[in-house]
Amino acid sequence: MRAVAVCGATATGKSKLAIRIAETLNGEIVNCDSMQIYRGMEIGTAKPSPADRARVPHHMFDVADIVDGYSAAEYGEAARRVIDEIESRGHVSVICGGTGLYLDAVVYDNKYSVEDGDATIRDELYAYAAQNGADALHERLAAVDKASADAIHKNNVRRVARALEIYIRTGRPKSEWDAESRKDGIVPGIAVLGVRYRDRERHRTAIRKRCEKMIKSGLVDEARTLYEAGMLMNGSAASQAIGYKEFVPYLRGEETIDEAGDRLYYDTCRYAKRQATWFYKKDYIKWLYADEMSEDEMLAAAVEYYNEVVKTSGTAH
RNA sequence: GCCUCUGUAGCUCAGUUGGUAGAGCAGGGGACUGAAAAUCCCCGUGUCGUUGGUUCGAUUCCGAUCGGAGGCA
Repeated sequence: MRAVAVCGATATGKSKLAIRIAETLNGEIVNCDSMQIYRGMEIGTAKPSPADRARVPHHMFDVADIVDGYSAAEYGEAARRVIDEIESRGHVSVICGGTGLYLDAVVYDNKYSVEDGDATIRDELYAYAAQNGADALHERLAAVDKASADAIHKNNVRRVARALEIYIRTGRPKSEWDAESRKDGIVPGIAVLGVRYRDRERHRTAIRKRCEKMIKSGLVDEARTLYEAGMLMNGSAASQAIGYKEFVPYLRGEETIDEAGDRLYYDTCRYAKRQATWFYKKDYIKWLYADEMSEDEMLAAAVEYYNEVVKTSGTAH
């Protein structure tokens, strides 16, 4: 594989950097954001503008319908296919986005990702938990996969059910699959860069600006459209996305626009923290600091790192 | 000017029939392999407005005082 990835928390300037990297390396952008995958969520997910898309080719945006949903495994497969195509053109993939799980789906060779998810099994497991309690479901997992049961908190029904589903589907515990998927490290030839702020307050300021900009750009109208289509309370991707659900009380007339805007800001800050926690411990990331480096410096560092990775991985042409 | 209510965690508020206090939100930390912008776990000392009094002991009762809200003039 020949690719560079730009990850990190929201509002760190990933997208801007990724486009410049693509321009200098003859690259094409591959989205790695779980919400920009969907059609119909534009402003709230900060999708690249038509002007940005005109600068370099963009892939993996608008590939799914909100009501259909999407998964990390589907993403991993589709993204790898796109990356292969880009490579066959002699171009470099510039993967960009803040969804850590999706990045892992590309960067690692996840062994059981090829298994189809089974909605029937999953529904049965949720029903079981609803009837007998989360503890009972957790005990079922412990009986077949002690390692996973120990690693997953019993209240996290979603995870417990998924681990059980894997065992039921494949006859092998998730913990074994996991170990196998990661034992070789990340695939060679991919330079993963992370953008972050050293100063938390400056990151917050950037988040605040991002929120204000979205609202000015018509986020509330977009939220209203989704709300009126019933998309914000049906459990769909849109009802999970930050940037829409925050406006539901406002759209119902129960809150002022300022209160909704504040919650958008708070939710975004907390999301950024979760992303940070995920990415910071990854050992495959080379970090760039948005508050200590200029855009030109970050670009230069990124290109240098990419060249280094290509050389040492033996994937140069 | 008089009367009533109110002053407790960054915010909104509980509470202690007198033994120095707790929720939600905000905030902090963490987990994460097919919903991931999701899901889940852990973290609460704050002159209980100030000042006197009663009491072994007051944030809790009483007085005064300062701030806020409302009512009557």
